[in-house]
Order: sequence, then structure tokens, then C-alpha cells
Amino acid sequence: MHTNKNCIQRMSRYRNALNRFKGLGFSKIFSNYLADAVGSTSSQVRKDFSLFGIYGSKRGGYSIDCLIEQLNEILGKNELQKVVLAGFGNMGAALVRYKGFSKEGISILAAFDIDPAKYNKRINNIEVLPLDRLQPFVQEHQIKIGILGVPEIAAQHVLDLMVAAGIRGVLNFAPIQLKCPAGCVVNSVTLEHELENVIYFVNANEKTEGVAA
Amino acid sequence: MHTNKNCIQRMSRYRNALNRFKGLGFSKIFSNYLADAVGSTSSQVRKDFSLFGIYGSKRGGYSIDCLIEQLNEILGKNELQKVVLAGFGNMGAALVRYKGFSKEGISILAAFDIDPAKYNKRINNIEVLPLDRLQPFVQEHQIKIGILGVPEIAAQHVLDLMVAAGIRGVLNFAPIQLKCPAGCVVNSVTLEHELENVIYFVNANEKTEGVAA
DNA sequence: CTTTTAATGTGAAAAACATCACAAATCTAT
DNA sequence: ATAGATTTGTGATGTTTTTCACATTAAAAG
Repeated sequence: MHTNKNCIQRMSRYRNALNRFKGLGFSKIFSNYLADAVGSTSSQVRKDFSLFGIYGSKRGGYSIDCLIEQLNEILGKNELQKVVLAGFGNMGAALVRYKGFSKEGISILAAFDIDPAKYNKRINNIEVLPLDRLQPFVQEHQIKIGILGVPEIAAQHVLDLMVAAGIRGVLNFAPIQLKCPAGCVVNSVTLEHELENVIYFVNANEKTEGVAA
Repeated sequence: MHTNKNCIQRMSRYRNALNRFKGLGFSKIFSNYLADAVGSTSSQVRKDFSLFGIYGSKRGGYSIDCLIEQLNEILGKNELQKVVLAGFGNMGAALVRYKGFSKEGISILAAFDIDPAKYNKRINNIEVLPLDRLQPFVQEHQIKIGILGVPEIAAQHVLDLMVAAGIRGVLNFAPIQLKCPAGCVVNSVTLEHELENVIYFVNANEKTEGVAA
């Protein structure tokens, strides 16, 4: 199958929008409305669905329940997703409190840090444990997914620990390129880079508008 | 010029890596080392630079100082970037404390919220003000960039306020597609979707490995 | 000074991705 | 039942992005 990161991101957005449509009482939807809701085009929507073997009915559109169910399956929403968090600093503490994860069936089972001052804190019933307990914890709970909220300097080391423990995919917030073995996935989100992006395009717009005016 | 989001993201990463190389005492660099450092290829690096009129010397590579300076110019690093934040919830509070922004010359000048219980809190010398003071504040300080850390339900409304006040680019954390007039930029980062992405590819890997084994 | 070596810069080629456009299907109205 | 309207599913087409490959150039060695 021919999927990429953007495509899966769109799947998440479709699912999100569909839940809103469902909440509004709709039971069927056409590709163009869904496209509008996520800022895409109807052919893109249909292509994406076709890629995953998701079919609607001609003239009748797609059943929202049916779509959501299939997207749930694709995105792993039919089981609770167990996650560990490394790094209980500013970012880590915020992620533990973040409602979006639990709302989406993602559960941070524990947080890990090297700073003893943080041990045994409990937020949202999530405990902070010493980093050296990460490996047994991950193995015991059969966890595949990790979140890296540690400083840049420690990120590669902690990622290596995670991978050694059995983690197969990581969401990383450190502004650095991480190396991991084949078969493992790292998705890096760097907030300062995301903001730099906005700044760049705002400046670029200003320049071209200046030319146009 | 022909740039896109990914391209600018790479620019941010190049800059990051170059600062590390500089910190290690290097003064020149070749495209292949830089590529390694950011997880790209040497031809991609050279194409990117060429696109922005950044040139090295054949056989001699690129001067790190010179590169950093040009990337600073492109990414707006030569001036302090003033930003406002809307929404002082869990995410907003974390962003105010986030070191990565100030480290990169991004300064959140004030935060805004509708909840009076949050007014006049001060963290990192950033004050929380009533949302209706956003417009005069933005105009007075000539701010072009905003961060949206408000709940999904409020996001479009607050974005409209920002745009009316003169904000031209927004980093949005709400899991929803926002509409804004032409000439404005919205970059949405949805943490739960980023994690869903990781989960999807981990599952996908497991399946294909199962087949291969 | 000349030769050798090694890295850049960039058209050309390839790959990845998105859009178009239309046949096929099916719902609605008569 | 039949006709008409409308939406899907998908090959074909177009566009964007990445990779290739090599002429060009500059450093280093002889």
C-alpha cells in the first residue's frame, strides 16, 4: 500500500471532522463536504479512501458511522494505546495533563525522569518514575509507543533506551535528528521550527504583497 | 521563488545542526555531513541552498558562519520575533515556559484568556490579560504572529479576532481546520494526530514484518 | 606550474503526489 | 418502470519534489 505521513495525517483529520458531523446529527456525508471540513479536495478524499479500500455508495455518499469505524481500525482506535513518556520537564508535565490524548484513546501509563526531585509526583494518576525503571516497565506492560520530552542533549540516549526496551515508535519534541534502527519510527515535532515556518511565510507574503501593491 | 513548508522546515533544521557544528569548533562543512546531521541527502541540501541563492565554494564546502548568517536572514532570526498567545490553559501555560522559543529569539509578549481567574498571573514575566485586550495590544506592539492554544470550539473565533487585530500568521494547536483570509498563514500542529501517525506506522511495520518473517 | 582529487551547482530524469475528468452506479422523481 | 440527476471510483494527466549524474571549479599534492 502506498501511504505517507501526510496521507495518514489526513486520515486523522477526516476522523475528527466525521465525529463532528456525527455530533451534529448527520449520518451520511459526501466527499466534498468532508473535503471542505478538513481543507482538502473531494478527489483527494476519494483517492485516500480508495487507497485504504474504503468505499461509499455512488450517488449516496459515505455512511459516517461506517467511515468512522474503518478509520478507527486504520488508526488503531479500537484498542487503548498505551504510551510511556520520558522527561517530566515543562513539556512532559503539560503532555501528562493534555486532554487531547485521553480523548483519543491514548493513555500515558507512566512518566520517567532522571531528576529524583520529580519522582512519585502524580498528575492525572500518572506516576513519575526513575529513568532506569523504563525498560522493565515497558516490557511488563508491552508498550510499543513512547514520547520523548527530554532535552536535546539527552534525546538520542533516551531513545536508545526506549528502543532497547521494545518501543517501536516515538513522538519526539527535541529539536534534533534522531537515529533509530530500521523498523522503528520517529516523528519529530519541533515547536520553534513550526513557529519559524509561520514567521517565514508571513515575511514572504509581506514581500510579495509589497511588490503587488 | 519556489519554497514549501517542508523546505523551510529543512532550513530550520540546517540552522540547528550548523549551530551544533559551530559549537564543536568547526568552521566549514560539506553538504554530505550536514545532510547526515539532519537526516537528508547531500543533493537535497545543495538544491535547497541553491534555491535561496546560498553558495559555497567548490571543493571547499560551505562556511558555517556564513551559512548561519544567511539562514538567520531567511528565517527572520536577525530581529526579535514578537508573538502573542491566546489561551492560557494547560498547553498555553507550557508554551509560556517553553525554553525553545526564547532560545530561538521568539518572545511571547503577552497571553490572553477569557477566564478571569487567570488574569494577571505572571510566568516568565508574561502577563495574562483578558481576551478583549488582544486587539489593542497587537496593534500597539505591531505584532504579526500569534499562537492559538484555545479549545477547538473557540479556535476559529479567536483566530478571527487575531486576524482582525493585524496578526498575519498563526501556530494553531486545536485539532480543527481553520479558515483565514488570503495572505494569512495558519500552521496547525495536532499532538494527538502526530501520535496517531506514529501508532499507524508502528502497526504497519508490524504487519509487514509478520509477512516477511 | 601542472596534475590530481574532491566538492559544488544544476539541468535532466525519476519518483511521489495531487488533480482532472468521465464512465459507472444508484438515488429520486415522475 | 424510466429518465434524469448526482456522486463515487479510478485511470490518465499534470505538478511538485527529490534524486541522479556530471561539467565545473577550487584546493591540495607533486
